[in-house]
Amino acid sequence: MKISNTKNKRPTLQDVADLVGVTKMTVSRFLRNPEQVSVPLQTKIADALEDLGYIPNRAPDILSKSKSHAIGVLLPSLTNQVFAEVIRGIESILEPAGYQTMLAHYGYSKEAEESRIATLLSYGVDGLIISESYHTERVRKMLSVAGIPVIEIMDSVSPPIEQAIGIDNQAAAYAMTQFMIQRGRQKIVYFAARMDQRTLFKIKGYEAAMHDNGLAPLCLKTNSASSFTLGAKFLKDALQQQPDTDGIFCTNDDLAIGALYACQKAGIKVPEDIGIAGFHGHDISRAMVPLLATVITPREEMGRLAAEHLLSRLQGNPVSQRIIDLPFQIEAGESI
Amino acid sequence: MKISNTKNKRPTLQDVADLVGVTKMTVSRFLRNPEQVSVPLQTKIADALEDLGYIPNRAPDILSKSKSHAIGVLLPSLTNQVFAEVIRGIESILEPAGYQTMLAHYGYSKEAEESRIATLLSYGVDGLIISESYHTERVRKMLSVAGIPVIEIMDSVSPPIEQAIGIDNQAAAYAMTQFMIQRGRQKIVYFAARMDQRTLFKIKGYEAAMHDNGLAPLCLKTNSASSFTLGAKFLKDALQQQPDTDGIFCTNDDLAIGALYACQKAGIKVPEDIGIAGFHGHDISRAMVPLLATVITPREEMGRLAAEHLLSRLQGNPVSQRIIDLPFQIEAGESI
DNA sequence: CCATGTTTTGTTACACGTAACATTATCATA
DNA sequence: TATGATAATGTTACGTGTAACAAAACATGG
Repeated sequence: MKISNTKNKRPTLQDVADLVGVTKMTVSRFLRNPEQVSVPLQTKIADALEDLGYIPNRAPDILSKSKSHAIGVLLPSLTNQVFAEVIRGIESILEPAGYQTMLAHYGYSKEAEESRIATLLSYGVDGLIISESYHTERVRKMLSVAGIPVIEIMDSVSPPIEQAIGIDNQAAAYAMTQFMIQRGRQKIVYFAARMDQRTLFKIKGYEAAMHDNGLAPLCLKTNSASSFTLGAKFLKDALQQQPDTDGIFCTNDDLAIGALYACQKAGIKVPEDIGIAGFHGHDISRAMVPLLATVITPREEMGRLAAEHLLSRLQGNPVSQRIIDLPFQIEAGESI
Repeated sequence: MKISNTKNKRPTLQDVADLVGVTKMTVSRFLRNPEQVSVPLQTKIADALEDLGYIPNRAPDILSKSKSHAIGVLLPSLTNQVFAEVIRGIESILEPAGYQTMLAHYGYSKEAEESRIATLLSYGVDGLIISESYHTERVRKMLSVAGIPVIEIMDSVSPPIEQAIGIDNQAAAYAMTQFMIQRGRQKIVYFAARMDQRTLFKIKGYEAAMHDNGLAPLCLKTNSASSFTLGAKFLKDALQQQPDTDGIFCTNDDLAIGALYACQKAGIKVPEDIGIAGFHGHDISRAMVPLLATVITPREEMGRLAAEHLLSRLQGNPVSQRIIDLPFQIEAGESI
């Protein structure tokens, strides 16, 4: 029997056991199922645990059972409101199920994505929820070798590694563009930032709708992050390149709101002079004046579903549906 | 020597070693310092690693060296914009330093905080960044027993467990209230949601400023989360309880913006009829029309500093400064 | 070609909790 | 009281990477 540690390392089961005068196995039993231990020991062990402030250590479990009870969640960004809501959805399911989420983000960089996935796997996550539909060969290999369930979210079109839950961004953008055209808009400009896969899909949908109606698309693009300020800047650019612009469709609400404010400052009336539409339908778009036209996406539900399907897979169930395509909704608001 | 695993478990160092025909120790050496291994083996091992798609496993390290290279970050909420920016600050430092952040949140519940901290510690995090200044006895005990550096953020007033980095919320609220009064506001109402420690400090500051100017404070409170909609609801309540309200100071920008929109809808002119101020100075408050009066807080810097000080502590340096009080800034905007 | 030093590779043990098996204590019943 | 059954506790081994030590392979100089 070892003497209780003198170094001020955090206490182990052995330390607790030494204090009580039993083996660590007995303490371990108490922790998993107190009934398995004699009544007098139960109190003694409970006291010792309390005394020493014992905190369990997951490392041996991860080591021997390859079960960490942690789920890796990898998203392009954490500051984007969209992902914050997805996370909320994920956690609302995982947390009550006793899983810890390990959150990581990669700032839309493919190399960073590789390294983040490697890190998450090195911590032995039991499953992974990742974003985007395009992944490098290396990432695909790592995921296949890891042998854990993987769910891709945000996009419902590209063939998933195993299972995808998302929306059809292209169809959503097509629908909104079509809607604007029906409302009489002709010179609609698309504002795009952060040129990821989803944005490209949206641009495709926008261009298809314009084309189908015999209209000329004009798309302002940048690789930098979207912001209110960027929306304002884009508005200026749009009016310069196409002075008779009568509609603006933005890849997200932030750009749309920024453009809308810029219009207000410039004395351009919305929706009389220019109609503006956003994408996602965040809280603010549902509260502002005028109410923002937007595509409402089920962000929180997407997270919830992803977590639910992941848990189901962890319980041994097979992939029930490779692609889950969630509905979006066109919200007319007052800005169109 | 073991025969390579037939089960499709993820490959271990042993699998790689078997493939090359050396011991795992040699492979381990190659991973840590390739020079330590003979040149012909270097390529062979590299190939084998690539072939098998080897992903390192941190569990043994956590077990034997108690070093996870992971930092726990525990915040009350993830969806709140404030914390998103704090996280960005934290990650901007930790990620390049090779640390993985383990993010958790507790929805402002003290019991949840306890359990999240226990979880984070059970994963062997090397350090902890937590929010709020009040913690249960249990939490304090766990942290002391864990023996890892802990940094508290958001608040710079309460005596920290070890080290705190934040702002003086009470002073900030006092300053903004004083500023509104100087601008001629007399019947200022405070909107408070999510009654956490920081909100209580802000209310104190507001009430002190009102009192020092011989004015009667009126504070609308709720425990639920803040939102634009709540700001609108509070505006209605305020006008009902005090019809001649001429100023509104909100515990955050969301409430303020919600109130501002509600004014616009109700035909109340801002700032002519009512002055409105928020707290934090998020992007949108700096872009909207009218520009929102707000207290600008150094959210991202707070995160950066917390991470930097934590890293310094991990390198063995002592606490340099128990409390780091960051400056805030009164932004007049156009809504006051 | 030997002795010595250096480089390269191998061996052993360890961190901690628990499954699986082994042993001891306790109890009821013949 | 002896016996078998059951309850309570103990022992051993394991998972994976690496530090510490040991051994082997190789190089250098006399």
